[in-house]
Amino acid sequence: MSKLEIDKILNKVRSFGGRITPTRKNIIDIIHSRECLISHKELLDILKTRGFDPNRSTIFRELSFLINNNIIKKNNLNSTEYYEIQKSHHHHLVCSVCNSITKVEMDSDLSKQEKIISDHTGFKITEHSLEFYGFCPNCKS
Amino acid sequence: MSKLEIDKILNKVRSFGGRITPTRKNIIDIIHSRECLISHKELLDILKTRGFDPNRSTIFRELSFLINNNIIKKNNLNSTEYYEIQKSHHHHLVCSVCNSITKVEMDSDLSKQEKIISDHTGFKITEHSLEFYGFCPNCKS
DNA sequence: ATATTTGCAAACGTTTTGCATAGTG
DNA sequence: CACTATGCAAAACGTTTGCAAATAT
Repeated sequence: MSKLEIDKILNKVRSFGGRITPTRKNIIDIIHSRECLISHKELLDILKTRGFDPNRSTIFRELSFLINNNIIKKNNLNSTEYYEIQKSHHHHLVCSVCNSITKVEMDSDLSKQEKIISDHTGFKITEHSLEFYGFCPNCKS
Repeated sequence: MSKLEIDKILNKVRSFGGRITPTRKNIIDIIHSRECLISHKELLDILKTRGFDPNRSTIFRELSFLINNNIIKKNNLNSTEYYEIQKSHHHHLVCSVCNSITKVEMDSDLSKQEKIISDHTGFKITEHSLEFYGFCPNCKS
């Protein structure tokens, strides 16, 4: 089923006139399989373990391409850019010690508070970003 | 009373062995009076209107100094670093059109959900960051 | 065959660093 | 006077760009 999802993404890429190159396929696969935030550096490292060593500019261009076509989105944490597949909305647990990032899917009932804020300020809210910082299980000691 | 708060900050600076220079005093005053996120560029512009034109490295060093001494904190939005006084906890409304940032103080009852997350994942949450994106009153059209 | 993707090298903007000088307490 | 803060220039870093060659459809 994971493969089906990737095929769907690849079709989306084709529909935008994009070609399916080995590098692109692997980048999409890596970000998709992570299902959470991944940095440029981590992405490059994983690509290397798969036998690819694309130029940095290629990766930046690829990430821009995927963002512009709403396949992934960007999120900056601790002054580092991270990327993740645009799929289920979720939030993040960011460890202040080891900087590990894990996703949390909580039944965030922020919509109610978003309505209050909108009514109060006239600001039309379309989305939100919520991160929790602290100590992950490994770093609690 | 605002002046009292600034004096308190200046004393804190002194207690860390810092000297009170005109540039430092003005930077603290500007960030304090904003009470919300300000970027390096905005900070420099305001300093200029006050007759100061410090070197960029001086500003970066000053901001690092204030962060390290827990007087301000850093927050990256839309790939730009912003800084704000460490005082009342609040969240931000970020306009996707004009990039304006305003603060919201909502009675965020996230503590309850933080407890659920902690119990569930073993991650000890110490703080959180919440930003709402959308269209500000001026850009809604 | 045509349009897209890639690598390369150079350019760019932001942030950091070393060092000598100026300023604060 | 002793120590911190500053300006300056250079370096380091992440990201973007132009162009020619390679690749996908």
